[in-house]
Amino acid sequence: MPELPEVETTVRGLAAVLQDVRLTSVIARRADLRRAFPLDLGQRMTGARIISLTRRAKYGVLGTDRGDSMIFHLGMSGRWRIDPDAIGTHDHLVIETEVGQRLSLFDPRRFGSVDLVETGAMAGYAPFAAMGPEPLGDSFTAAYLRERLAGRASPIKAMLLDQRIVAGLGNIYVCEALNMARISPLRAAGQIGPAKLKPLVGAIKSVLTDAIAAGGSTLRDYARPDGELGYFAKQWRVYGLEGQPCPCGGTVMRTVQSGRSTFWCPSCQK
DNA sequence: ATGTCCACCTGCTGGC
DNA sequence: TGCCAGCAGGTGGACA
Repeated sequence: MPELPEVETTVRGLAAVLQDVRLTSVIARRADLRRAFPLDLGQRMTGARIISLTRRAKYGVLGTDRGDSMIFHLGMSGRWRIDPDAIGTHDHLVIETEVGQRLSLFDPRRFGSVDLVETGAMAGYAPFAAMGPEPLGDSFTAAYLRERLAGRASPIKAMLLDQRIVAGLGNIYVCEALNMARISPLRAAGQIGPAKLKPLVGAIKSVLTDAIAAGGSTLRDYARPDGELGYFAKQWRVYGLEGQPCPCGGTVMRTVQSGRSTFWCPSCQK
């Protein structure tokens, strides 16, 4: 899934098809993903015109001319397919537009979600309520991080994955940013000084910006909304590269932290 | 409050 | 060839 850059590129891809376009049919093909689909999703979205497509953290938001917003999350394996050849088992939500295009939310593992909220009440949408700042926003700074991490004993890796601290980072880009900033993922978050936090914030912004520019990293079951595969040769420094050389010349190792793989280089990350 | 673990679900890969 | 354990981008609830 889609971490922030993949959701950003997905939303941009969807905008090319849905901006100012009216939906003629919205059908859920099962009752739920991670959560139940809203019972009135089809009724409220059918006939609506999409007037905005935006992203918050790893969520995509489709605003309609009826004052509703459909908010989707791609979980671990979700993606949108545009004009798929056929609708199959894992196409859980199917949308048809006034210009005759068809989109499907395809998600084999079904960790994704689709919710419907009134656009004016979006700040109260539970997943957004306690969420931290956007990592690419102006309010995400070294000073902010310093304040939020003060006194925290958890490893920096875990803190950066906590969406309440900063919203949108996932396992891949946290590993990449920590390597770029030469910080050990095991370090207690509260013990990292300003001299290290500044490059860390810079590395996070740089890693995300580069990934968005490249169109999102290609993963096994991720594709751009138009279905085109392999459009970006991944250029990871450490993620998934256990035993391979780190850019510093050291060797990348894999460690498990809170049940998830961390890829890092003990030679340069202190 | 903080920190850790686990469940949710399907598909793929590598080792035997 | 076949089976099975292990692993995968996330989130949130249940614990101590």
